Amino acid sequence: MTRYDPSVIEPKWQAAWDADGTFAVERDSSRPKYYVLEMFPYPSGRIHIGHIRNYTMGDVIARYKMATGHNVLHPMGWDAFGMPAENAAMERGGHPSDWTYGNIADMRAQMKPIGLSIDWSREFATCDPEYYGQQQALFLDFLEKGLVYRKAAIVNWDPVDMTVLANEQVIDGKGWRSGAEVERRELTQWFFKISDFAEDLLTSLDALDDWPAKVRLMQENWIGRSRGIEIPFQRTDGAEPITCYSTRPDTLRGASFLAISPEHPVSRELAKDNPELADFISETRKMDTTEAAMELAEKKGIDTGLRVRHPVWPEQELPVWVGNFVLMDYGTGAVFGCPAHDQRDLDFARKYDLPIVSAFHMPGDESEIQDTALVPAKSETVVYTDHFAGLTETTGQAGIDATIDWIEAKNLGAGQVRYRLRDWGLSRQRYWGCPIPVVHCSTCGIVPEKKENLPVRLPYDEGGTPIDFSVPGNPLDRHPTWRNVPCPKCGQPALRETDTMDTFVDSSWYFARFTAPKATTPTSLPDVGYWMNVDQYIGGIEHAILHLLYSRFFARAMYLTGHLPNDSVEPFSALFTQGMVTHEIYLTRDSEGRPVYHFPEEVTDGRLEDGTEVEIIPSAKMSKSKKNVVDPARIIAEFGADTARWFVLSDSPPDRDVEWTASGAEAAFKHLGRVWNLCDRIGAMDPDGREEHPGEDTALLRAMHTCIHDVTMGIESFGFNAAIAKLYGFTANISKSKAGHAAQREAIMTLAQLMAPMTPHLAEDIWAHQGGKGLVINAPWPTADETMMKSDNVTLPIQVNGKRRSEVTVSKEASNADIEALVLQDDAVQRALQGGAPKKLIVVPGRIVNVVV
RNA sequence: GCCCGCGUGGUGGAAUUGGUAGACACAGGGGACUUAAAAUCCCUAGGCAAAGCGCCGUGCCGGUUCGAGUCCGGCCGCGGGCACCA
Repeated sequence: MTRYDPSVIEPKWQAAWDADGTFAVERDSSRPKYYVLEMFPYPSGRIHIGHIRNYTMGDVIARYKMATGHNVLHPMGWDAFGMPAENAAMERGGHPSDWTYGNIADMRAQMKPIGLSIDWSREFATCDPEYYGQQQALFLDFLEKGLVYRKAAIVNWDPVDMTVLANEQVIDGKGWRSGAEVERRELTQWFFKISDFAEDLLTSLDALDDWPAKVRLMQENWIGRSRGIEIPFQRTDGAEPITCYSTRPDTLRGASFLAISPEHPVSRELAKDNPELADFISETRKMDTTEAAMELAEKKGIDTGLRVRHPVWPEQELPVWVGNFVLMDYGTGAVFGCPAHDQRDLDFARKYDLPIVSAFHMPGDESEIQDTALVPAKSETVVYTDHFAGLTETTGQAGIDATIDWIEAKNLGAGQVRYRLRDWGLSRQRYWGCPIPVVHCSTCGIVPEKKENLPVRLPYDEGGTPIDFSVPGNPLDRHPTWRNVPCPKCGQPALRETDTMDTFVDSSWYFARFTAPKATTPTSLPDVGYWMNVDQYIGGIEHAILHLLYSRFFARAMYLTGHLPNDSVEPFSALFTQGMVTHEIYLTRDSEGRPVYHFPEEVTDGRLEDGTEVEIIPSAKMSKSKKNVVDPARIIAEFGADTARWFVLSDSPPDRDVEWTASGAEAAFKHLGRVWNLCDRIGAMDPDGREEHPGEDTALLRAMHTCIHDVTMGIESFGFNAAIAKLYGFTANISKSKAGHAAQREAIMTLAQLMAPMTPHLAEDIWAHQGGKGLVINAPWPTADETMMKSDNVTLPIQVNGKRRSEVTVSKEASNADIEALVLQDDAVQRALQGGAPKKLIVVPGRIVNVVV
């Protein structure tokens, strides 16, 4: 008898898969393809247990699909550009490139022992010039097709460090390093025209059946299609009218003021000779650029003194205010305020003493608006206060549509479909990103770099001395030679664009690049045509909107520029969003009461080594700063990869968070040891044993076919935790079975096959030990024989008035009448009936019986 | 603030998608083996009550239904996203 020792078997089988070339795939039209992809990692330096969970899920799918006869592509790469590398260079010196590639090497080394079914020959990092050069080629093609343009946009500006800040770098309105109050500043920046695709991106969501409904809903709301009205308000001074956009034109009767954005042209014009207004506008510029901050900020405004006429009742004059809550990016940058039917407008009206006019009221309730605006649900019927559009009583959307029709007929305005979705600003004023391949020439203007000059490489040094990242700002701006280049068109001295691309660009097409990572064009059509779409994409819910929407846009743009065949327009056919791995947080307090965090391995039974008791904070997302992290390398060294894999798949459903507990990992290890011992015991059985055990054999094989069925369903539906629970049960069945050697051997080999996607090394070892042919990974997936699964009798629970009182066992062929007769004889039922007849008797065949008394 | 989720024993969770709530596992309790411990194996286990009957129970309040963890309405709490974090 040997002992389960993963440190021996895991390297052995990894070498066997390598020797077999199992995971290196090529196009093969004779087999159905399957492309499984997990969102690629950012190379932070360490593999996180969450990565293991994510990649193990993908690996289960990949290995299962291999077993079911698919040609499976399962690649891995690195989302390698981004701020942390630049921050590291700022703090510790060195170069972002060295930091990044060093991290990639470390992480790859940590990933290999997990035994993932990855085709490592396709690996790349987005910071490889071979990758970002192709991305630059894509950009130029997009530019030529008019899918990219420049416009002014607002950024967070740190006036001390003289640099643009990411939202994350703005803390309470101050720059994270300088502490200076952040300002909003306008810069000319590059944009992708994603808004042109709003309708298509919206309607195509319907076809994404294998995406979680919640993600589709989030995208739908993000795109935010609305039908409203664009309506001009005439100024009393006779100047150009101010046009408002509103999705609630049915409230027009209640309009009592106009609010325009501080960035609205009218605001800017008036500010020129209105110092008070100018002050107000510059004050609003100090606000954070995030929408959340804007929404939470106090709503403030200032009266411009301008007056406009109500479009329907021109004798009514409305004041024009500048409001800090009006977004220039959405609609026209001007809205009419209707305090009676909008809470924000009501708060604003009360604050500045503006009139409150009802446009409608609820039937039978004409009371004045008090503290809460009357905002009826779209399904509710309201009674209009004025019959201006011939409306009296109607419900939400119908009233809106009727109003739009009426306004259009009177030529007062135009119905408009608008989207909340804004164009995607891709410019970043940072070094560690993909350079935007254009040149600014004083004669020719914006000139695309020639494709033969791609990639436009990031400079590593400045004439021999390494680039200095300790100086704030973008090093590309001050680079002596990189920036000054001849114009590709006229050859005169010109300046290279120093903005780099948003890292979301890198991750918006990497899935296509994996299909031909060495191609000399962004994609190779035969490869991308064969492998795309990604059949199963797996990643965090935090990417539900931006990354997934940008990728969907890119697929469309790449199709238009000839880089994807038509059928690849949706990048991800199926999506699964997995949860996080969490851990308790342990802390003690220093003399001033500040928290001091401790790593889990420093804590035993709630105490530190010196006996100090620790405070325990409930499980939260693992983070370095809270020290609630578990190093996967340690787990693998102690228990092996199969245990780590088995554990992260156990217990919690994959789309929910899972808490890492040391005891859970040990339990997983113990179970795998039991399976190992079971295999050993069956191997030692006498194959020629003569005892008779047909009943035992049948029972074991029934359990086996049920398990095949349940595990297959579990894997197909991402119910890995449930599949594992069934495997526990089946293991117990084998262990307790008195069946003969042949049946037991069949059972354990099937168990190995069913476990292979989760614990591939142990499965291979059992397979080999029991004399299985070749590798278990190449063995076809077992199929459940439905006739073997069923027993002859079925036990039905009996409910009385919906509460379980008894049960009855009947033949599976029993008719409802037979069952009813049996049920009425049941003691518990008779007690409940007290001699009477039931009011109703419901028999759900194969399920349940309910007696209503 | 807006959009989207989630909430079940001491703990992680299961429940064939409206049909026996608590599968499976962890921690706990009891036992076997052992000189002893570790390892392993077996039994037990929602709460109250208790000689078998019974009552309560899926965050809270209400509704639909023969039947609700599951569907509907309203709350509370937690998490994700909010366009320059990846």
